[in-house]
Parts: sequence; C-alpha cells; structure tokens
Amino acid sequence: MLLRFRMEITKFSITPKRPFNFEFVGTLYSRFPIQCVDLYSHNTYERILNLGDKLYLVRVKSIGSVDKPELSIEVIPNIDDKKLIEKKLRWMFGLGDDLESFYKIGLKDKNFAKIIRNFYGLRAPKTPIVFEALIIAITEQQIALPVAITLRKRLVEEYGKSLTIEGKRYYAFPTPEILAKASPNDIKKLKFSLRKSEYIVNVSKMVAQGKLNLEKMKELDTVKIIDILTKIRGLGPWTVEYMMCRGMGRYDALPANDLALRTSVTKYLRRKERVIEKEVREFFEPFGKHRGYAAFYLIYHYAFQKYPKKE
DNA sequence: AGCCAGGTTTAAT
DNA sequence: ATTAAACATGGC
Repeated sequence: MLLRFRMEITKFSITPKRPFNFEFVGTLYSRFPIQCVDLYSHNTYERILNLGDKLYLVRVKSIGSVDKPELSIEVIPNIDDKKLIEKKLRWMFGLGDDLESFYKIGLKDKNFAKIIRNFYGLRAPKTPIVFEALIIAITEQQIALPVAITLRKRLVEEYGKSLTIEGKRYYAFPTPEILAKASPNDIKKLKFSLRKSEYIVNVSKMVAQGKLNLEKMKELDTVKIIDILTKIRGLGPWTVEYMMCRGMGRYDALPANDLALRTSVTKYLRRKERVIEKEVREFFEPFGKHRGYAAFYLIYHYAFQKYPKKE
C-alpha cells in the first residue's frame, strides 16, 4: 500500500504599512502572457525562493485592502524561520519604501498628482537578490520587453532549479554558480545574442568566484557603484542604474537613457521629438532621491496603456 | 515586409 | 571627443 505524503505548509500573515495595493503586483507580473519566475493568477502571487540553498514555494494573497493591507502567506515545504521569508517578501513587495516622501513631492505637480492617485499604493517590486536584477537588465538591453521576457523564460527553464508541487513545475531563477558554468554558446542557443551570452557568463563567474559581491555594494555611493560596475564588460550606465532600482531598491539611481522612459517623459511633456537623457534627468530632478521611484510611476502610467492588464 | 524595441562594445573619424 | 556599425529577436 502506498503512503501519500502531504507536504507540510507554513502559514502566517504579514501586515504591510499602508498604502499597499496588492492588485498592482498582479498587474505588473501578468501584463504579458509570458510569465516565468514571478507568477500571478487568481489573485495569488507565487514564486520560488532560494534560501540557504533550499527551494521554497511562496504563495501570497491579499486578505486586506489598500488602506488596511494584510497578506496571507503560505510556504511549501514547511520552514521554521518565518521571519526570513517575511523579510524577503517585505523587500520584494517594496513594503519598506518611503511612499509618503515620494508622494509629497509628486503631489505638488497637478499632472503628476493624477498619476499618483491612479497608482495609489503601487510599490516598486524588487528581486530577492541583486544578481537577478542584473541578469534581467542584461537580457533587456536594446530589445522589446516581450522579447526580453521570452528570452528570460528560456534561460530560467534551461538553468533554473525547479520544484514540482501539486503537479505543477515551478522554476527558481538561475544562480550565479549555475550560469558561471554555462557556456556562452549554449546560452546563444536560447536565442540570446552571443555578446549578451558572454556578458551573462562573465558576470556570473565574477559573482560565483566571490570577486564581485553585489549584495555588499548596496552600501556604496551611487556614483561609486556605477563606476565600479560599468568597468565590467557588458554593463553600461543603463544596466547598472536599472539594476540599482530593481535589485537594490536604490531610487536615487535613474536609468535616464531608457528608451521607454524617454518616450514616457516625451509624452508627458507633450513634446514632438523624443527627449534626450539630459532632459530626463532634469525632469526628475525635483524628486531628489526618489527620482527612480517617480520614473517607475511614470513609465508604468504609459506602460499600462500600451500593455493593458490581462485576465 | 521592414522598422523598431526599456543598450553596449568596438572601431573608425 | 563624437559617430557608426554590429549584435539578433519578435511584435506590430
């Protein structure tokens, strides 16, 4: 007779600071039909977290409201250290972000205030570790977002470890160690350009060998981080600044040369010709150290029009 | 069918 | 110090 094991589940809840609109998490991750690591459907966010070299599936649902947020969490398999998961999730959902200060500045502008009201409680999502944001940034260089996401999915399914739960296979984002061992030609087979493949393997090696500690770099000055990282082949200013926002939560960084951002600012200012990087920087100047957050709001204001919410 | 999309490097002027 | 070409896919 067969015994069926039921995987043990850890359950708990998190009370975020208000405002937090959990639905926007879903909108962000289900905008494109292609989903890979961050999954969202049926009002539930799911993803694999790699903690202490073990994989966990985390499921998050909202059981509160924007002004009285409450999240219910499930972790499979059972984990003793709930605090560790909570800390990660608070980071990933941007629950510690200073929305208040950002809103205070943004509300001064009549038009920008409209965007803020539209996206009230939207928090910028962050990757669990900086490395993931860096690889995502490299993947997204110079190609359309849906294309980049397709490529990323191939990379994840080729190199990410996976966990099968309730008959469904969930992929973790590939670790630096795994990508360090890959050959650029293999990654090229996934339809990456050879250059990007080389960038990815090279930087993964540096991280895996301990020559580059991205987590530790969070403490450095913005200029310093950009200085150090842009010396690495394949990492230009855009890539580093994007990584700083998405992976380090450093919103004093601004990926000002981002084409979508330039387009967004152009539309906002009702200009005919696409503004240049310098004008983007000037535009976000009033936001000070929240400029990256303001950029995030503006870009999504227009992105939601271009790629309307699915489901 | 052709142009463009959330850039960076290398190699010319 | 600026400018151009190469990289390469997929969506419209």
